[in-house]
Amino acid sequence: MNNQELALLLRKIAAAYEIKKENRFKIIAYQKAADSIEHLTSEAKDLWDDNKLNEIPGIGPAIAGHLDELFRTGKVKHFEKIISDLPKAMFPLLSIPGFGAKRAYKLVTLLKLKNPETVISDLKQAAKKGIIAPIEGFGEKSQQAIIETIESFEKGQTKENRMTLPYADAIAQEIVDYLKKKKEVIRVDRLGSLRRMVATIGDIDIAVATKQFQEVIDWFLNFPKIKKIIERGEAGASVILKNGRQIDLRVQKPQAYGAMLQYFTGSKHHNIKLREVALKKGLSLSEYGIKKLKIKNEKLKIEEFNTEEAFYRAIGLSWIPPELREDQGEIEAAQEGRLPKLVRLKDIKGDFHSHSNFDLEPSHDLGVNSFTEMLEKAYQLGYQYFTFSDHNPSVSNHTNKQIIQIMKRRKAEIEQILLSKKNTQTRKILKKAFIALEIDILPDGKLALPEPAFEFIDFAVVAIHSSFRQSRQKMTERVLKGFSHPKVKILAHPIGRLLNEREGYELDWDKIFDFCKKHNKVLEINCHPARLDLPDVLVREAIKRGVKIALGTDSHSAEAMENIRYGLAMARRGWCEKDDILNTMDYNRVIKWIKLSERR
DNA sequence: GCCGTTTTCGGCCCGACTGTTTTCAGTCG
Repeated sequence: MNNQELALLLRKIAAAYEIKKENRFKIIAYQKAADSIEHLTSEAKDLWDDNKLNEIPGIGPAIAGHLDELFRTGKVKHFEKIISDLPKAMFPLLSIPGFGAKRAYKLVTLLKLKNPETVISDLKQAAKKGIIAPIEGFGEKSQQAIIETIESFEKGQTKENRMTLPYADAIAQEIVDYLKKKKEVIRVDRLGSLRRMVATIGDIDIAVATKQFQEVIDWFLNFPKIKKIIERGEAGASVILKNGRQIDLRVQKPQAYGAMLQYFTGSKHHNIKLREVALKKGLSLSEYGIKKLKIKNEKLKIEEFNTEEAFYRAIGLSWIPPELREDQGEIEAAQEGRLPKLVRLKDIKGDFHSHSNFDLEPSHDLGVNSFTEMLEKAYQLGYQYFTFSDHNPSVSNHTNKQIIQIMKRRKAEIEQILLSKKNTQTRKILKKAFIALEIDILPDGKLALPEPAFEFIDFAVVAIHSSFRQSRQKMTERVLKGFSHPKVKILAHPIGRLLNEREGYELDWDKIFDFCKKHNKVLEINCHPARLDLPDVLVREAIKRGVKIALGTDSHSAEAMENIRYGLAMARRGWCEKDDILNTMDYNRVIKWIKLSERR
C-alpha cells in the first residue's frame, strides 16, 4: 500500500469517526496523519521496514500500531469494525469537492445508494430527478450545485488537473496585467502555490492591495475570460475561467497587506504550524493581522502589518522565503536563525544542458537554433559559460566509425565558432562553452557512444530515455553502470517523470547519493517545465548528503534557456544555497571540477 | 489521537462563504 492509498484510508477512518460523533480532535488527528503521510519523501512502508514509523510527525503509538497491523496482515481489524456499520457508498463521494463526511452519509442513507462503484453517477441522477432539493438542509441551489460539481469532477478524471508552473504563470500574468489597469489597484501579487513555485499548480491565487475593495472585486469579476463565478464576498472572489482554471482573488487595504500576503501564500501546513507557534506566545494570527490573547475580557485589538517581514518579525521569526513555506522545518530554522541563504538567479553563471540544431543524426529531437544563436542568447543572459549537450548519434543507424566522424566534425565546428576572432561586430556571442553530449544509458547500462568518440567531448551528461519499466534494483544498477564512465559527470532528469503524463522510474536513492558523493558526480535539476526533475524533496535529500546539483535547461531553442528560473525554483524549494549548485562556480572552477585542461 | 522552551495532562489554527437557516452547519483553504 503506497502513501496515497494510506492517506485515503486514514481519511476514510476520520470520516467514519465524524459520522460517529467521535471526539473532534481525534478526527483531526487522523486527518493530520493522512496529510503527513501524503507529504512524506519516502514510502511509509519502507519506514515501517526500518522500524521508523514513529518518526513520522502526527503518527503516535495508536495509529502506528494500526499501520503495523496493516503492513503485517494486510488489514486493520479496528478500522474494519469502525466502518462496518456505515454505508460503503458514502466514501467515494468524499473525493468530490463540496462533500464532507456528513453530507455524503446523509445523502447515501436517505437516497438508499448502495453501490460504491456507481454512487457518484447515481447521485447525479437523483439530483437531476429533483429528489435532493426537498431533503432538509438541501435546496434547489445545492441540488443544482451537486449536478455541476459531479459533471466537472467526471471531466476532471479524464484530463490532467494541475497546470505546469510556466502555464499557470502565464495565466496569472494576464490577470495581473488586467487588474493593474484599474487605478484603485495599488499592488498585485500572485500567491499560493504559484508564489511558492511548486512544480504543478492547482488554483491560481491573486492578492490585491487597495482602498476600494468592492470596485476592485467588481473589476475582477468583469475579466472577459471568466466562465463562472463560484463565490463572491466582501474581501474576495473565486471564479472559473473559460479554460477551466480556477482563480481566487483576495483584496486587502495596504496597511494590512502583509498579513494577507502571508496568509494567502500558504502553504496551509506552514500557516497552521505558524499559528501554533504564535499561540504559544499568546498571539493569534489571521489574514488580518495579529491579536494578543493575554488580556482577558478586554476587547481584542488586531495589530496590522503592511509587510510580511514585519508580520514574521512580530512572531519572533525572520522572513521565510515563500519557496520554503511547506512546514518542512523552515519555521524551526527561522526561530533558530539558521534559514538557508537560498541560491539566487544572479548567482547562476552558466547552463549545463542544451540542444542545438547541429545534426548528429540522433534518435531524439534536435534543437531549433544554431550553436551561434544559442551562444548569443547565453551572452544576453550574462553567463560566463554554456554547454552544448546534443543527443548522441543514433547507435542503430551508424557504424562506430561514422559516429566518430560526426563527433569530430561537431567538435571542430564548435571550436571554430568559439575561437574565431571575427564575426563579433554584428552579434555578441559568449565565447566559453563546453562541448558535452547527452548520452543514452541503454537498458543494460552501457552508454550509447563508442569509446573512441569520447575523445571529442569535454564531458558527458547521461540519461534514461528507454525501457522505463525496469525494477528499482535493475534501474539503479543500470544508472550506476552508465554513470561510472570517467567522462560522465551529470545524470540528467534523474527520475524521468513527465508532469501529468508519466510517473518516472524508481531508483534506490541511498545508493545513487552515495555514489555521487564518492565519485564526484552531479545530479541535474532539469528545468524543462514538464520535467522539473529532480523534484524538490529529492534535491533537499541530495544536498543533505553532500551531493551537488547542476541546473540544465535542456533547451531545444534559445528562448527555452530562460526556463532556468523554474529549475532554480526547485533548487530553492530544496533548500539549496549557492555552493550546492554547480552553475554558481566560475568557469575556471568548472574546468577544474571536470579535470579539463585549459583548452582555450 | 497527538504532543511538549508555559504542560506527560490538557490543550489542539483561523476565518470565509454558501445555502438554508432566523443563528447555524458544512466545507474549504
